[in-house]
Amino acid sequence: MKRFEIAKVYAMNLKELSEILNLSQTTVSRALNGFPEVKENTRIRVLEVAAKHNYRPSNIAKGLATGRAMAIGHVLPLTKQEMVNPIFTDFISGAGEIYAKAGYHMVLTVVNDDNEEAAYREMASKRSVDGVIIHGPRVPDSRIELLQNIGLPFIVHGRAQDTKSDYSWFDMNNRSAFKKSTKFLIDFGHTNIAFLNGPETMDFAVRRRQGYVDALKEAGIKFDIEIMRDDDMTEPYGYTSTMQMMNTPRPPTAFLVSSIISALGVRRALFDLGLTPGKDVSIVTHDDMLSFLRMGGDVPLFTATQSSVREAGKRCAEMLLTQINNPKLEVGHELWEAKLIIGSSTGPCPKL
Amino acid sequence: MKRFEIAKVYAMNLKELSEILNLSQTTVSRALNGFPEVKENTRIRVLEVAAKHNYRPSNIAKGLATGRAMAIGHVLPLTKQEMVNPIFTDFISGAGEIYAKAGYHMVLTVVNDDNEEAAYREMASKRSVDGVIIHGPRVPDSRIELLQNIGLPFIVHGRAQDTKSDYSWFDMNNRSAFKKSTKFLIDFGHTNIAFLNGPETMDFAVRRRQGYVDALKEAGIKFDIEIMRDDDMTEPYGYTSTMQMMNTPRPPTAFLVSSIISALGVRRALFDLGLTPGKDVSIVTHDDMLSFLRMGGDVPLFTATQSSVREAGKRCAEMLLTQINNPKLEVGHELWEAKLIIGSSTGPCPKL
DNA sequence: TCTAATTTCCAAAGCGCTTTGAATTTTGAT
DNA sequence: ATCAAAATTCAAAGCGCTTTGGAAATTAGA
Repeated sequence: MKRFEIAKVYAMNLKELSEILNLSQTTVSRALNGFPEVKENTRIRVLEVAAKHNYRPSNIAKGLATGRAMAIGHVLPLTKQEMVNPIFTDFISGAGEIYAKAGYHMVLTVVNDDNEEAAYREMASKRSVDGVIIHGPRVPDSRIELLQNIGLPFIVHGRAQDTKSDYSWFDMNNRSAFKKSTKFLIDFGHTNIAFLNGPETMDFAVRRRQGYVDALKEAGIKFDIEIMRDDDMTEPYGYTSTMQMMNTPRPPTAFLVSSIISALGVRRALFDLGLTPGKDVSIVTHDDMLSFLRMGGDVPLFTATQSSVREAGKRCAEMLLTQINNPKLEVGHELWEAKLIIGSSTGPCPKL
Repeated sequence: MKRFEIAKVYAMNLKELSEILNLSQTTVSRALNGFPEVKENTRIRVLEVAAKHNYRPSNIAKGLATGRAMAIGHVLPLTKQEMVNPIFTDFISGAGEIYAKAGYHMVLTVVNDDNEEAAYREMASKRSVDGVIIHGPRVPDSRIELLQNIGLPFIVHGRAQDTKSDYSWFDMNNRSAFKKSTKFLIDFGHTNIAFLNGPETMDFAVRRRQGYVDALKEAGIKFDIEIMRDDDMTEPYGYTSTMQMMNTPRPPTAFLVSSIISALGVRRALFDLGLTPGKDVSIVTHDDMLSFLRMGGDVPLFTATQSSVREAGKRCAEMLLTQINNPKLEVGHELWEAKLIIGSSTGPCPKL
């Protein structure tokens, strides 16, 4: 009973190849996979003929036989506005490089919040990936426990506070970065520092806020809810927030911003108000060093804490792969510090 | 001879499930897949027990048995600067939605130019995907012929001129969009219109240039190489190009820009020069409606030709899937027109 | 009540690989 | 030349599913 009829891509299989070679499938398979128990002559012959016929083993069959999918899953949650965080392109370009070298695929699932857990369950129970990378951890994040229960190897890009057990993660030190930035502004005499954070449902945003608050506290400045926001880090978010805050009796003299994209919005608003960043108002941002936004110049446009998300992608991929290939290994943790780079967007607080 | 020892994720399989149910694998499989030749009672029972044990068929085994990978491949070329085009996030968020509904995966391979062909060959010969989407076609693009030879279904997001045979594509009408924009500027009295194009190795950029040139020709304006650039569409590209061009004896009075990201750079440069966009200098850009850059406001920031790349992703995915499921179908073509939206970045050419 | 037509179910083959356990060939030392 | 050890090769089982070709059970028709 034939249900569908699909066009088949012709591709030689092992059996055919071994018939041509007049060898058993076993030997051919071993020759191809570099096992020692095959004579050097035959290996060469096999390799040649395989290349000549452009033979490549079916991934799927291989996966079934070995129990390894040779693929890593990424689940991409959409934000409320159906937005994918733009850092994602750079992250996967980094991770993808590592995967390619190791012979792994990357499989992507885009989900919106309500069915994210299902996506992980599916990846695991369908056995289509050997491990996953968790993006954008929240506080707390149920995905971690879920994957631990399922037993699927994973690494978190970021961390999730309030998680009971230990797990592998790679993170940038958000707290110290934002403390550093805030302190930098305070040292310049700013006391009225606006904070445009990312969505505080996200772990990274919570930590950034902690860093901000830490620095204020240490300087004896009490924080002001009125000049703190959190939302998806879009350009318009930076623009409108700035417009609103600047239009108050006591406007901030500095902005601490969670993303360079929003910082561009802040900058735009300041210009529209006739103000010069770095002179009238200071901006410090976090910079993920996105490839399409790398702000050049002798002096960078923004004073910023820098941390390459592309490198993060590479490192996460590496850590996950070693974990998969050495299951008895302990979980791994890695925390990178961001560098504070001084640009032209900051200056001393103007005297009132 | 055991070569590796990997932690296995426990997951129930068909055999176990059918033993629990006291039915044959055949029947269980059929019940699960909605085939008619199984009694309604038993189907319900199977479904219940399967759900209770959280059974889900192994994708890999299924793939091997059916010959379908239930996955679509995307090959992501990196640009020279190791940059991934940021429109990609929005594109896949659209495509991913369609795939998810149809039960497909998305598998991604990131490559740099030199080994891109190999990536396709591999996808095809390893049979890990049922079709692919070609991103960023060039002129001409060897990938098309390659995939035709291989026999792997594909659709091109964009088009490739000078390709001999017919193939499926989905494209935005770049030529007409940029002609429209240019004409719009000309109607405002601009004759000295700078053009910041994307890399002209890319098909879309060639078409955009054609549109630009078309409009100039029709208006009897001869084009000036000095104010035409093409490069990766980053923010700094917009900035530095503008700075250079404005610093000439006869600076342009308008800028036609290929991407809103670069347009932000143009805008920044104009501000740094003390010029107001829409008054002193006009800007028209193409807007892919990226989610993180959606420029709101009553009057949009930029006058722009708009075309949602997220919708493009959806449509491409749909077209490819129908093609895969109806192999005898003709190739499909779809060309969308971009809408010109008037924003605040354009105005009449100032009198000299 | 008995046979024919339908439904419902099943055993077994097969998808393209890897891997086990064994057979065969070659080598090296007597 | 002879035989054990080492080096090669092979046949067959198995990975978890789908699907074919039949068999068994149920229902319908007379």
